[in-house]
Amino acid sequence: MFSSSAFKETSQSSFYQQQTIYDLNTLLSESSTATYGVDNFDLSLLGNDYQFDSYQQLKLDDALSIEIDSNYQYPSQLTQLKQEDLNDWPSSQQQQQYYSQLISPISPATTTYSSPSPCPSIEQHFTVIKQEQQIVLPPSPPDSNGVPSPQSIHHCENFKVEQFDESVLSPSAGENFIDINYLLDSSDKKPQQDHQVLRGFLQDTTFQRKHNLKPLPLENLFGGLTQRGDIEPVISLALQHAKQEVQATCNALKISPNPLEWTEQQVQLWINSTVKQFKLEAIPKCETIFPENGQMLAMLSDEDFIRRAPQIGSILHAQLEIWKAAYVDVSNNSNSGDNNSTTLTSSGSSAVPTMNSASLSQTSIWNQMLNDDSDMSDDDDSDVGMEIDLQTSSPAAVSASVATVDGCEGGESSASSAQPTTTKTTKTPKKHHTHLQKKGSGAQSSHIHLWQFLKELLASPQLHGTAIRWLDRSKGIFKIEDSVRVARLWGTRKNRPAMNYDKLSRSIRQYYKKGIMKKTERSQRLVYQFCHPYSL
DNA sequence: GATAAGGAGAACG
DNA sequence: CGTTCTCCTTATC
Repeated sequence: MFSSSAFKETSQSSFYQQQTIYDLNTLLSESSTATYGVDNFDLSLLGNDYQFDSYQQLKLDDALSIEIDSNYQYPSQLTQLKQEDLNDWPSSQQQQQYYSQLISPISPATTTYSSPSPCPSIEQHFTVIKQEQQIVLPPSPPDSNGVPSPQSIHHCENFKVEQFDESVLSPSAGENFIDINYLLDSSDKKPQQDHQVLRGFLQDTTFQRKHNLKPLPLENLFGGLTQRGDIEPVISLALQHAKQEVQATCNALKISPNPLEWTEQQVQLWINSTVKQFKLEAIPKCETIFPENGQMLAMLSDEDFIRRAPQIGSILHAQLEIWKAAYVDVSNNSNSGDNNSTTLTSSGSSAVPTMNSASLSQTSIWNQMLNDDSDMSDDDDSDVGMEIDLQTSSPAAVSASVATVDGCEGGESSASSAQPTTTKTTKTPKKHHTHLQKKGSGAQSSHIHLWQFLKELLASPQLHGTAIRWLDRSKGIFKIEDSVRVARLWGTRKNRPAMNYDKLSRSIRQYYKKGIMKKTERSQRLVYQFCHPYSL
């Protein structure tokens, strides 16, 4: 169950832990003998128009007369609600402001979360981006002690009880606990027409059509949710969420859904958008911190992101991973001709592992954001001062962005890499816990020699052909066409913002003595030559 | 003015 | 300690 503090942080981060979805109709109508002895069970209603959260969404009269199948064991939390808890339940009008599509047997991965999740595998695997514009928060302050509890709904202030039937209170409990057994007994006696409103909620399956969902049996979620096949539907849904958000952002920014196709300017737009979306701390001089185009950006490791932007680098990287995964999934779906594979019961596509990786990254984001609560203030001005200089990249650089992966020597990679990110993602082991990362495992090490870096650029003529190119490959002669850009790339790689061509060329000249490079026969400006072994 | 060349010392890992 | 960064002067295009 979301505590109030969790709500608040959810708002700031604009996404929340994936909630497992199932059809509450199944819960209430199915004559199952299964017993779900789950504490922390989060009872929420799924509804298209009735979007509440947790217990709060149950109108009191409905909640207390809800048909409770005795085959289901409701959480102890629900059985221990006090009368004053109920007084804090929201009115139906306010309830409808709350957004909750999902039912969760788990708590969000907040720092305040202390209870063990009944389904750890869910907690590990399910995250999803939440579109923040859809969130309307209850006016509740954070939990004082930060520990989620049934009493956390105390903080949902200004809510009034519409109706309250004192008869449902336990006749034996001195503290006015709700006696769930009493409810169970009485529910058996109550005719169904007493619950028409609730039944209307539950029988409303428009949300299923809206989200193209199919009911997922509870059995898949409790007690056995440890296998890949069990979680694929939810991952698929998460991927669908991600793709929807990606598409929305693409439309807003007018950028390609494929990060590999972004120009330098579009990278800046995307970073700016992501910073604002997640209310992150803006990156000063972002264009110098991330001067790459989309393809180069995609090649940066998590470590690279963190080094360049210690506060938000990991978040940006993980978000980029999600974009890549979403694009790969779209590609896969279009290739396979299956454009309708996002139902809950559909089998996972080949993108599932990739998305899972991205989801796990998102989990680390979540944890990081919650841990870095000092950076997650309520201050909406956090993005003030974010300035994007779109003039730092040359037009030639824009035209140089080609969506291929090219990290190998020679660089004349064909356009056969239809899904470059797939290769990339599988090549680089994804690190799920950013705080535990070791250095040196990134795809691009900053411990690189200049001559190696230059050869790296030379190996990507599609990418950097306008900045540096071979004049005579066999002799190792190359020319720097855009000294500013090459220097900027070098400075970025070495985390030397003050790097310029003057310094870079000085370093190149040091190679003369070392026999790594030599002066060309006819001295030409910006033309250098590798010595033999180094040009290979 | 931009670049090349190179000396010298500092910084860094 | 090796490599690179940084600053500098002088020369060349």
